[in-house]
Amino acid sequence: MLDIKLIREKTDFVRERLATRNAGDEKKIDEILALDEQRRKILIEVEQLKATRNRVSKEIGALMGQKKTAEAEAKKVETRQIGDKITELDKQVGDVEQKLEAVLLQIPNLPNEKVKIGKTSEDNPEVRVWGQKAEMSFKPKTHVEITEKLKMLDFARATKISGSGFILYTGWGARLERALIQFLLDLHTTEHNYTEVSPPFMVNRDCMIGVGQFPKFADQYYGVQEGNDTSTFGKLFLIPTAETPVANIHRDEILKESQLPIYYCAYTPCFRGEAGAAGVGTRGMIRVHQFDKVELIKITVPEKGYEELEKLLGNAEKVLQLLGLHYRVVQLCTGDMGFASAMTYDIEVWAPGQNQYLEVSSCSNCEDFQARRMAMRFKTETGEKVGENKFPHILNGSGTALARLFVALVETYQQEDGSVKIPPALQPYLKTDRITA
RNA sequence: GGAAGGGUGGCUGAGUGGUUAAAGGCACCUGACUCGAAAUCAGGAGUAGGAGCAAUCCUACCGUGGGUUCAAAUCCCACCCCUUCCGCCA
Repeated sequence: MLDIKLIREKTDFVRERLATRNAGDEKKIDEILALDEQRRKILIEVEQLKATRNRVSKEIGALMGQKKTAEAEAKKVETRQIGDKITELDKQVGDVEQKLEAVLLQIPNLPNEKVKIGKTSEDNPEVRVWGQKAEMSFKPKTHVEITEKLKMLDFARATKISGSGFILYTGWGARLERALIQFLLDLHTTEHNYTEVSPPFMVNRDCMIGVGQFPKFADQYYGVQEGNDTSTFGKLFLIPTAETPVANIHRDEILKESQLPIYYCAYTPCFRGEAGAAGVGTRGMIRVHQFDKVELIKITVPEKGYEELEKLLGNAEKVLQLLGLHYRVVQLCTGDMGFASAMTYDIEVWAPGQNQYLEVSSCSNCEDFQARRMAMRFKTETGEKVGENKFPHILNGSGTALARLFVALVETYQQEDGSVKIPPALQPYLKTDRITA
């Protein structure tokens, strides 16, 4: 959520920044300003009336104490109509506030001024490249071919169980998935100083709103229902990412500045409707309705937000470096960034069988956009204004998504004989150096 | 699902219609005392919104939403959550 005061005071700046997203949101600013003005106008009137009523009520109380009943009754009559007016104006304020909030929740975050202005992923600048495409003396197979031969995945039966877009890991496939999760969590907790959490996989509406998934993208997620009780539908949602529960851990709290920065990492499955998305329904595990991911979340003072983003990105890159997987880092241009983000880096890993890069991580600084939505603040203990409540920066990054990492790993380390070598960093977890039929 | 009890500030805990933003205690901040600290004493300190250049003032907030009243933490209704016991259950 954008700061209404910022919209009020730096209207042109906000309009200009929103326009860089190329989504037309800047057109809603006039409506916001109009509602805001209307709200304040009514507020002034109703608050004056309330002040009067409070004053008179106290006078009545005093008169009653002195047994001056007649005078008290006269004042009662006088204030009775004020009450009716207050009720009416209160309702008006409520209506206007509701409208204002509804529009504000639909407005995306302002891209940071350092982010390149562009329209699509074509415009994303490449930040760096690590390693190189694996050289193979044979034509690389896709992960579908490799894993079916090694009985690591069973696509047909996954479909039987849940339909297309779901994965059934079997044997070494299941063990590899588990090994990767363990490897990632160990890396981030022991080497990168994150606190591991294991959150609920279903969250309420407030969490979805807090991180920016609701209300605008409500059609993208799975809602659940308790048994046959249809009235419970829409109270809980399957998490699309661990970011949803974990970023909301301190929702509605005022943290101490000395508690920051907070680093959390979490493994969870992620559930996505992927309604209308290309690639769902095709074989393989590039785009699916459920995948595993280890997520990194940081809460930090605003001054450190971008420094922490670079470190977070480095933590995610470390995963691919340790696994010896070639990747590149791109920064998303203004037109390609997610709703809540002010700056995003994507990490794309090379998958030889696909002959393309796959996005395995997206690292974003949402600045105070999410903190504002979830009323997460911290009290300053240093600086010019001690004791002031400020919104922290909230960052998130995949460290990393598992399904595509699995694809890249299997396709990169495939051997001509159909087996898959396991990189040294993962061997202690999988307890083998090679998967064979 | 059934029964009982309960949700008040950072924590604890009073308050059952009228100077109550809300006693007391703990924790916290500032000052005094001290070489320093502890103890003691004095004072301060909630969150959000609005008006104002500012000092400051006003409004709302005692789980949430309604209602009664001139006036609600306090009375009434609905809902949510927590605790304990019973039932069911991984």
